[in-house]
Amino acid sequence: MPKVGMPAIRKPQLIDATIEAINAVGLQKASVVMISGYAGVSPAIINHYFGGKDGLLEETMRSILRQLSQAVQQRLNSCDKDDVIERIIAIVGGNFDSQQIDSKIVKTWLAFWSMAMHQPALFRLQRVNEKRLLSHLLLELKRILPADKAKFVALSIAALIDGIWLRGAFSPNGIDRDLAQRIIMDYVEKQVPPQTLDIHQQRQLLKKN
Amino acid sequence: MPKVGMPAIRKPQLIDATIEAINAVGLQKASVVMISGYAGVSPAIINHYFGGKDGLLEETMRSILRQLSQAVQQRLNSCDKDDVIERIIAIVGGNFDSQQIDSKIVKTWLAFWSMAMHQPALFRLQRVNEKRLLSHLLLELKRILPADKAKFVALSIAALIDGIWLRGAFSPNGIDRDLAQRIIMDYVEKQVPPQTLDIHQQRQLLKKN
Amino acid sequence: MPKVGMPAIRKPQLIDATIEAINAVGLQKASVVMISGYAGVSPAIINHYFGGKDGLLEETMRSILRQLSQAVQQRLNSCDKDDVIERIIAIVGGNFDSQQIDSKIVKTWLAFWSMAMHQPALFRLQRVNEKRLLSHLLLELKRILPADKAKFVALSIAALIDGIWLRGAFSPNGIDRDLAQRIIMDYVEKQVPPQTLDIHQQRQLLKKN
Amino acid sequence: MPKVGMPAIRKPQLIDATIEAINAVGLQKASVVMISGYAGVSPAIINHYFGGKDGLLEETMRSILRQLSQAVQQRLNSCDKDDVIERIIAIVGGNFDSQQIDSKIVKTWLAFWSMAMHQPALFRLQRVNEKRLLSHLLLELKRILPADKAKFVALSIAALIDGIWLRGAFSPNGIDRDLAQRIIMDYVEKQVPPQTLDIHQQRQLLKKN
DNA sequence: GATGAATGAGCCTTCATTCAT
DNA sequence: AATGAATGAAGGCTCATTCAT
Repeated sequence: MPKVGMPAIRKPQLIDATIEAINAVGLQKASVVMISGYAGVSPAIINHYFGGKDGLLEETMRSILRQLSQAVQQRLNSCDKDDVIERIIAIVGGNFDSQQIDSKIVKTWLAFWSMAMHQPALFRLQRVNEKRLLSHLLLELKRILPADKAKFVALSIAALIDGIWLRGAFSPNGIDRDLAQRIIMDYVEKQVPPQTLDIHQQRQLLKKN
Repeated sequence: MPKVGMPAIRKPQLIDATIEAINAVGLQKASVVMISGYAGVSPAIINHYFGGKDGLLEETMRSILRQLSQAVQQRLNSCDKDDVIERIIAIVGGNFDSQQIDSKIVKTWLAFWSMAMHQPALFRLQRVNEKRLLSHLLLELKRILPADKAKFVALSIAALIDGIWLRGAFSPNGIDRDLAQRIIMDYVEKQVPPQTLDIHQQRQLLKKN
Repeated sequence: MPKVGMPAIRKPQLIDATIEAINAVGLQKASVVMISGYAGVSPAIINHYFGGKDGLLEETMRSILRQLSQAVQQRLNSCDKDDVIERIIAIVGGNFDSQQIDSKIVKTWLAFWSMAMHQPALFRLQRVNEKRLLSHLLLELKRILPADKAKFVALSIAALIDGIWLRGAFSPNGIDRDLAQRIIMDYVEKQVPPQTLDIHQQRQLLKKN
Repeated sequence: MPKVGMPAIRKPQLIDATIEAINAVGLQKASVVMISGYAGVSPAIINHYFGGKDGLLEETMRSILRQLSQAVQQRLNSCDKDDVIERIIAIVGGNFDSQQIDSKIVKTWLAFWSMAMHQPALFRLQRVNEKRLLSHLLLELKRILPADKAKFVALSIAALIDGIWLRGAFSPNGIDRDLAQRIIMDYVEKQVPPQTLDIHQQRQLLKKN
């Protein structure tokens, strides 16, 4: 089986296996033997490609963060550059992307938050992630609100996103994306001056409530 | 010389030591040797009193949940039974009680969330906790809002509480209780009919913005 | 089996087992499982008492060095304080003590020399050991020879001791203590002024040749 | 394109890399990956050329022994066939050849002694080496001393060579070739009948003391 | 001839737990 | 009630070696 370009195949394969293992038994019990078992390869290969278990976990978190970032970016790219409300919806939607609210990923997130509290490398990743969400929101809100108010609203929306996400993690039905959008849009509607919303959006928002 | 009431001494002592250990190195590395070291006793005693490490961890979570519940209940008890807004402030305040936003407890919470995903006993505890917050809020909101709207707002407030709490966990400055109250009260103000607020509260809310 | 004072029993027991294992298969293949097997205990106990394999190896070397030092000291203690020749014989004798020329110890010495080249802690032990031999010899020789000559002779005797010891390590018959004494005493005789030797010693030395 | 004479290139290259690795981290930690890294080739090639790590180590020892033998032989070849003292100086000189007292080679020697105790193939090499030194010395000494005395002196000189060499290995200043020659020549001078030495040599020996 | 890829055996170490005292 | 002592199972990791290319 020795072929070139194996790293490009093995790395995602092992990251998927890591998420699978965390999903199955939790981070504490996700041993390298189990992870490599899910990937159908030898445990030694984890060291070969990631320098150890820690490296694999960090790469796994990076991978999830990358996907989150892409989910947001893709939605933003297909938005009107000047439609603030549409763009906020896009940001929220990206954070509740199908992949991100999948039970496997949710469990992995929680595991990483726990680890991040004690591993500077992971903590930094988490911080960057938080700041990115905030700056995305702020960028839009500043166009329709004064600076301090924009910051206040951005913080609130970010909190709503994380809070709904977190509570959904412990709900038997999982995370409810539509409810999330309704709650957040309702909040936005009440914070922005009415004229900001065009007729179409006003109707949409009314419908959601 | 068998001492009476030893359990009442040892149990809190070991629970504190557990939180201390999780604070210091994280749940993954908090071994029973380390925990018993913090408590200044022998590791064997953990089995004696809690039947094993899992038992200790569950009791530790129970202890934190109990304190959270008490923090809310105490504030509610010193409120006017009919002042809905004051009572919501009390509920929010309890969730941001000094103890609960202490870094040690925050780390422990995150650790438990991670574990709860894979341990039914802990998962149940977490569910009960979530439902209690929601029912506390709902109980009040139903008195000033129609049922479905009350539920919607209760969910939102709960999400804001958890979201602000969670984001604060990763902030270098820790969790900001005042900001939390401001954000949530601003939200409440915009959701409830104006006449619900008495003159005093209206002034307070205006000040906060 | 839990009794107090176990460390005093376990430590020598494990050190003996280490020497036994090195004797049997060499340092490279002397795993903690094998060593603990020789001692009839669990591998985990090595960490418990020595903090790891390295700690055990260092303690083992210390133990052998201590025994060498004692072998020399005991012989010196039963010597006339002023009989230089007798005291040199004692020093040489201690270095060729039955225990030190035992095949097991010889193999362990060689293993340690090899390790000492790359482990500062062991290197230091070896240095101290070398210097002690030299200073023992020097102390005596200075009483019958000028300082620079004394140093020259001390170095030579030390080299003869080590050289004979080393070559004996690779001899099928092992190390020959008597030959060592004969070679070294012959050397001493030719380096010290005749009048230093009393009649008795002169006869002895003649006999040896 | 099969290249001819590759073995002749690769083998010394890998042997040098082995010595380099032993010098850097010691035999225990000198893995085939590290060795092949020093040589700038793939680890698999070690198996190709030496049949495994053991084969490489044995060849490395053989190489060092060969160089030692050559260092002695070259010096002997440029000696007067009948000048016993000069030839002994040559033998000693060869054993303290620049290459042999280089730190890298010294570490490798010690590593091999340790291994030789448990690997018959290496033990045999070491024995041959010892015997060769002894027979070289004996061959010369028999021409000026009676057989038993010659053997006695040969053993002593061999011991001095090895002893000085060994002690130098642990000295921060390394092995002192001149001191070695002085000590050994002083010894020889006192063991051989005065008339053996010609005027020139007598002067040299006097100077050395 | 040479290599990138992969492996399985084995190593050191950690740890929750048990047990006699 | 409490502990010092000990353990077995498991964990992460290293490494010499193999193999298809």
